[in-house]
Amino acid sequence: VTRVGEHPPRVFEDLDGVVSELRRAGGRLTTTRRVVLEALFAADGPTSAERLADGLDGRFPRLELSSVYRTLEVLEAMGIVRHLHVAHGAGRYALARDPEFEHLVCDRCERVTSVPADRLDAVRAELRAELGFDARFGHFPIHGLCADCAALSP
Amino acid sequence: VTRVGEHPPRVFEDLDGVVSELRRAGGRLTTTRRVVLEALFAADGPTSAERLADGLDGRFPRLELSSVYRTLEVLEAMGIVRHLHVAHGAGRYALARDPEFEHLVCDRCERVTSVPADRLDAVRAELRAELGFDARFGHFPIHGLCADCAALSP
DNA sequence: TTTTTTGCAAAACCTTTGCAGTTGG
DNA sequence: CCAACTGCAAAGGTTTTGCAAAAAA
Repeated sequence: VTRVGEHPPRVFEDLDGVVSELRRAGGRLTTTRRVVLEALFAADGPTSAERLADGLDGRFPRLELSSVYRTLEVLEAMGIVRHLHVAHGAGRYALARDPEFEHLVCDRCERVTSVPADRLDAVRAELRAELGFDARFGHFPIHGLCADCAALSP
Repeated sequence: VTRVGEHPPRVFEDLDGVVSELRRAGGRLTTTRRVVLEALFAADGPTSAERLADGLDGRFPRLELSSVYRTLEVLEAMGIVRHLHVAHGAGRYALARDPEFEHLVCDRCERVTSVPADRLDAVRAELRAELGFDARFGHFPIHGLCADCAALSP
């Protein structure tokens, strides 16, 4: 079981940085791994394994889904990738970046908004003060109505 | 697709209230439905369909899992039941109660803490002020470290 | 009786795993 | 070369669905 927070994310600016870390850990750079990483760098937000296997809708070569999952597992164990849950369906994978980003998921329009983690500091402080709870929004992000949908709806 | 917030929860004090609402909507009170409801009233927190089908570990008669899921679907559509996601595994079902409760999930000890919804009002206000986001914690609850685990760990 | 609901089996969906064969270093 | 990795097929866990039989009203 992968426990949240067990793999402190590191910072990798580009593919080269990731590749050297992969090699340092005794891993090999295969086609699957290279394409998964390129797709993650090219993606516009957290992305499902299936969409990665489809090469981000054809922009990259198609990959075997089970190999994508294995690649993501390896990269997640190295702190290069993380995944989060934006709805009932498949998990979404993203690079662990610096500054860290957290996500807000709109339950109405399904948009996923990224915000630098420190913009939620006051929210975390409030939870800590009110309930002693140390909230982590990285893995199960905050859901609700985005600013646009909140403006429209009660 | 069941969209969050689509089924505004109502208040049902006891089994009788639920049963009359069920009848009012043209539904029938079957053994499966009665036992699911009794188990939900007896449960100590959000409970998986499988645990309900096991009669809360034997305290109630065993039920057919698919019928439990169908029952929960019906009750959720009526606003009597809701479900939330406390981890990677199965969803957890609970009665929609008054006052409404929200949940805090500890990623370390896995404890699920209920709090009256208004204790998170300041948190919602902070999110609204900082990001214009109208957070709903009912379906994807807040995860992190509970007060006890936060005290132990960095 | 009539319509709803169940039980069972099967499928769907997402993810993991076993294993023989391929490949990177 | 040989340990690491992939492809494929199969299985695992959760939830949904089809359909004939059962039961509620």
